[in-house]
Amino acid sequence: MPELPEVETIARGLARRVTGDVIESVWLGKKPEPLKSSAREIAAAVESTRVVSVRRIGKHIVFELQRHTQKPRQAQFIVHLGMTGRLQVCHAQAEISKHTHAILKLASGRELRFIDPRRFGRLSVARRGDFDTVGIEPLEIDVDRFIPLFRGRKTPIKSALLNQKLLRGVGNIYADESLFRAGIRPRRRASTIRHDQYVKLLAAIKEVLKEAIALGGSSISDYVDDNGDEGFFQLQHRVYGREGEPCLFCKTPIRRIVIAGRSSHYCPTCQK
DNA sequence: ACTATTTCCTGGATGC
DNA sequence: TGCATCCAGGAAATAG
Repeated sequence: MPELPEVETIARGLARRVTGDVIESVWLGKKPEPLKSSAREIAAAVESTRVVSVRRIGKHIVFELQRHTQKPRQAQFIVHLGMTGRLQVCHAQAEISKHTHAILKLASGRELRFIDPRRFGRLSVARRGDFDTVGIEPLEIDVDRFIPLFRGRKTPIKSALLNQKLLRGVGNIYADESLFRAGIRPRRRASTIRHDQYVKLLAAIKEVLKEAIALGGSSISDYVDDNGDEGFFQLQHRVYGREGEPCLFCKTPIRRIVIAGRSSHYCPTCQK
């Protein structure tokens, strides 16, 4: 399930492989779900453009495109991988795998393909290159802006961390891992968390995200990067997916509860 | 203005 | 072996 570190890893890999290439044409599947913009709009925005760069914004992968007409025109192709989405760069002759919803033909003879069995992923374009999303990048925020995002909320801190309108990019795994490192239970109401605990929490979030990026993300179920390589951060998980296993610090069995329909893992001894 | 719950979607795991 | 059921979860939609 791609969260910030996985999306960052994928975006970097894609940048390395497709920057400078030209998108000649687009094929879009019949299933409409993965298209946030209309098929016509997507085709019009991306066909005959050069990929200038690829970057991550929250959990989105953003392709910066430039059209070379008399006047250079900016546009963006935006991909959200959802749960099971993948972007594959391969030769045009490579077999088309099941659940392929979009194919971008590149001038280099390769193709950029979007594959997503569960169809939770989304494709869209910003024709003026002005894609933006609410929420602040967790790796860029400072503590003075971080705390007011959460302080006034009665919702469990875990739910608040998953709210992309506040911080963008943190998902279920990294929320659990950050809360464990900060010693805060996922059900704690955001409004009851002390200032010093928020300082710890922000430090934990940044630490976890940076470590995960360095290891290429976490491979759970079917996550692989654009090269088909798995990440290694799952080996560093201290609570996520460890229900019943002993806490690495105090040996108390890790507990799993459901918050807002999401499984949440924590140590009942180390987290208050 | 918030918060909580439901919905979408399929493959893999589990149970009988 | 086969069939039904459950579960994973990001984000939008809906309800309160």
